[in-house]
Amino acid sequence: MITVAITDDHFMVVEGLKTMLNQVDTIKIIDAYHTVNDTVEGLKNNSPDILLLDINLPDGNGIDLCKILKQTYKDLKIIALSNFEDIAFIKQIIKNGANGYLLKNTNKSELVLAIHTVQNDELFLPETLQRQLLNDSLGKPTNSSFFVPNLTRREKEVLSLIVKEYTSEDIANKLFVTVKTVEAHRSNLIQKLSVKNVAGLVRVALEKGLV
Amino acid sequence: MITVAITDDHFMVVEGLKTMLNQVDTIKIIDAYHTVNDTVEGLKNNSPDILLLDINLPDGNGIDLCKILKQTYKDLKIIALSNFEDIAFIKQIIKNGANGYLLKNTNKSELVLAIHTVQNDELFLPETLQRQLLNDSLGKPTNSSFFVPNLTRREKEVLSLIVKEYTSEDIANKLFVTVKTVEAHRSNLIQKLSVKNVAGLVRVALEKGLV
DNA sequence: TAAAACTTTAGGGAAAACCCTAAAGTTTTA
DNA sequence: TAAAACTTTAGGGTTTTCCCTAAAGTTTTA
Repeated sequence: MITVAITDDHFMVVEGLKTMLNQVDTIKIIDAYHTVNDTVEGLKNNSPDILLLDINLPDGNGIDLCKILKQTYKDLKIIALSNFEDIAFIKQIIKNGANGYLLKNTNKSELVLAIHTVQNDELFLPETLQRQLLNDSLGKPTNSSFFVPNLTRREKEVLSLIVKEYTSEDIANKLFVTVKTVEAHRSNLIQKLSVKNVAGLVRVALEKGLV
Repeated sequence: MITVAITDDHFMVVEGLKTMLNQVDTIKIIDAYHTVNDTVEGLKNNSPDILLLDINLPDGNGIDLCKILKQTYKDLKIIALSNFEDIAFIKQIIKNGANGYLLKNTNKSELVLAIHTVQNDELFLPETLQRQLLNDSLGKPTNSSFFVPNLTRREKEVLSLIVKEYTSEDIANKLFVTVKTVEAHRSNLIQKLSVKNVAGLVRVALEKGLV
């Protein structure tokens, strides 16, 4: 019997997961959490084999949480849940210790397969993503962006302010640095995220849940 | 017995809804669709009493679909499903004929209540949104934006290109108009959406699913 | 500890965005 | 059909973004 916990802020997604997994004899859902905090607290009392972890949470992001949880619970298997099909994004979360990655429009059989796979200490990725990762490692262009969310603390800070419609001057005042510094961060962000302008920065930031 | 169909591109959400509703004797789910097209085709063969309609669909948006469906199926009750708690957004979809509006993090009892309410030809809105609408009509500021998605066809077109990182010049070339025209649309968009710059435009466009 | 990555600053210039007022023709709606 | 809303264009100006090169100090990582 594999025990599973879920972290997702959407009631319906949790229900959907519960339904699919309750039909499987070998899997038992022992808890569900809705926030980063919930999860951290909940895991102090429960020890699921596997955690299905949503990336976008109201009080933080699953990527960082994944890293933290893995430090505390070495044996816990984590399967990331997300809407986004981005190879570099996946690389990041795998690097942070995740044992698998599932798109939210997955179906029951894939979900069950993913759980059994990671339980066997193997990495699980959906077919489409495997192909994309393969293409990527072969240097072939993929339909997903080349975005690597390796943003520095400061860059994330600036990005989140850009999304909030702050101008470079506003940001400079807020962070007590010069406008030139902010512009440097802006340029670096544009480079790193492979976009052309502020519109791209905002779009990517929101799409990838970086802010 | 109330018959219900669901339109949502996320498998899990559909599963979650099915689970919750299957536990209710008076409600029967007769079909589920994943796209605008699916829904239009599916409704030719099925006549549910109620359609639970996601706003953000891969091949279009539920707001326009709602209007179209209501023209063809006068008696069909539509409950909009969305993640966004925006009063003006809700006004728009109600104006387009929706009989109710549910946030995706709803629970079973509210979901069932919503279905029974609209079946009785009454409008259903969650408590929190009712309060916001009341405040709004009293002229009080609410925590949601004042955004009214009354964008013209052309403005939507321009906005979607802005989100795609097109500059005003790019857009002008694409639409065969002058840069000045595009800038006029830009200014109007900034006014209408109550934002300060392109970052705000992109953020709002993505948050409200306008593009 | 040494290398690598990050943060900060700068000058100068080109491009783009933004704001204002104004107006005429087109389409939609009441 | 008349009013309202939409689309188009313009001049002229300010602000902001974006790009380039360059460098020094700080922090993190191997």
